[in-house]
Amino acid sequence: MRAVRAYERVVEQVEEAIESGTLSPGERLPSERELMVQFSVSRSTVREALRVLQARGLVQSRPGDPNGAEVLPFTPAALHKSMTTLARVEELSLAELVQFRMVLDSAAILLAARLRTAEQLGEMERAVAGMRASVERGEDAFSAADAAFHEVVARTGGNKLIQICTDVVRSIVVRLISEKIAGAPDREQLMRRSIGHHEEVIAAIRAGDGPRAARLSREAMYDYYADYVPAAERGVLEALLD
Amino acid sequence: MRAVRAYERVVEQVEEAIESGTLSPGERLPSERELMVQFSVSRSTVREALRVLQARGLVQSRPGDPNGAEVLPFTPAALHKSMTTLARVEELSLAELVQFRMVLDSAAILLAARLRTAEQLGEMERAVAGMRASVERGEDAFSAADAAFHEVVARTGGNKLIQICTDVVRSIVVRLISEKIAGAPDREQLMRRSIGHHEEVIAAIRAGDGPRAARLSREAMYDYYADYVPAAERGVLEALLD
DNA sequence: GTAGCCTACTGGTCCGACCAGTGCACTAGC
DNA sequence: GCTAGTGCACTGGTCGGACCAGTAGGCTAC
Repeated sequence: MRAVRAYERVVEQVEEAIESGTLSPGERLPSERELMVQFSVSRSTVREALRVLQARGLVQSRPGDPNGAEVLPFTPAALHKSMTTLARVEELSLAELVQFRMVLDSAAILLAARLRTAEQLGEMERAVAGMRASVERGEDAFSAADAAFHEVVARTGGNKLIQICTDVVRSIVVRLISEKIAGAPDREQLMRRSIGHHEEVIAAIRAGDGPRAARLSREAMYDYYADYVPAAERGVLEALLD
Repeated sequence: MRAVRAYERVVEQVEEAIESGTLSPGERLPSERELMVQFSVSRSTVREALRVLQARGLVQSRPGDPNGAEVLPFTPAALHKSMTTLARVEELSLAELVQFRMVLDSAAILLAARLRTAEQLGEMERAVAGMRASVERGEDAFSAADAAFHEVVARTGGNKLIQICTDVVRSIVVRLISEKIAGAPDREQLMRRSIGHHEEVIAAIRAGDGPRAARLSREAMYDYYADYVPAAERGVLEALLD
């Protein structure tokens, strides 16, 4: 047996209301002072519950707002937070993160090659064009354009879980190597080579050759990040290239 | 600009101390009354901060404990929670979850086939033996034995992120279809066929044929879950079988 | 009709209090 | 002497009240 805390009851009930759709994103929770009478608890307890819900990314409150806390649409923010924590305390290596991306991203591309519409193919081509246009606008712009491309592909692949996970890990990787990248030589050359790889991937997608597109994408990612991965750990990445 | 809340300052500082290793798992935080003087905030604020840290799975507190909150070793509990939420509010289909597992699990197996030691191969064989022994002990026992097998494989694959994500999604899938499974006919036959597939995978791993082991594992998972996936969504799973 | 103020709320923070637990030192009994 | 029991000093959980800065919307004065 375990004693159930008062604030946990509040968390569970509000959470259930949100996840079951009784409360939809954009709607407002009652004010803290109203919640305390609804649940017959003190405001401290209500506030602790709201803090938990906020930490889980379900609601957000703003001081002075005449309405209560706002129910948020799902964001992978909480997922991002826990994966970032995982990366720090479990000391995930860059190799592991890149490997994870190689696996999931190539899977998304494999699926995208099957499911893509002509419209989506156009989106991908525009995304790569955006990458080319961003080469001279610095690292951040290029990184954003690259993210946009992978977002289109992942969305086309049709698996939201893959889409979200790849995006979360991508941003972690970007943050992890951003300082290394800043001072690296030949960045522009690396960007252009990366764009070339992306175009090859698109060509394979256009041709409907999913396995080829997936393999090319793994090679592209390996090529782009290998320099930042300690040589001793590159082996596990190369295992995915055959 | 945005006003930084007092409790956020506390959260960030404690979090930093934990993630940087200044505070190690098993160690204790100062008591709430001591934290309030250290950070010059009220106890309410300290408690809200602790609630956030607890929601992130970093600390745990117990009433009456003469010490402060305990710093926890990392658990994927927070990750699990956010993925479960994702599965509910974004209405992830069973097909997407199974597809995710097919991708990551087969990747782990591909890696395991390269990296496994003789000892680890033995572990896998014992795990499958455990599965066979559990067939007559009910669904939960079989599911646990299956989880143990995949845990060994994922650990052998060497990518902690893949390991954790597959385990989290596996448990979500299990919970999602547990009620469907309970009344399903031919369960024992399905279990035995699954065990057969697992043995084929192990044989391929023993032979060092990673790609074959990976493909077999995808087939095995498809075979095991296809009946519970609506026919209209099976197509995207079959895309991974070639 | 509009610009500006006023008010009634909101959430953020603080304070003080009480309760039920827990661990430990101390004590009473053997 | 040692042990069993008791009390105390802490812990976290909860409550109630208070004040502040901010916001929105209605009201008033122009």
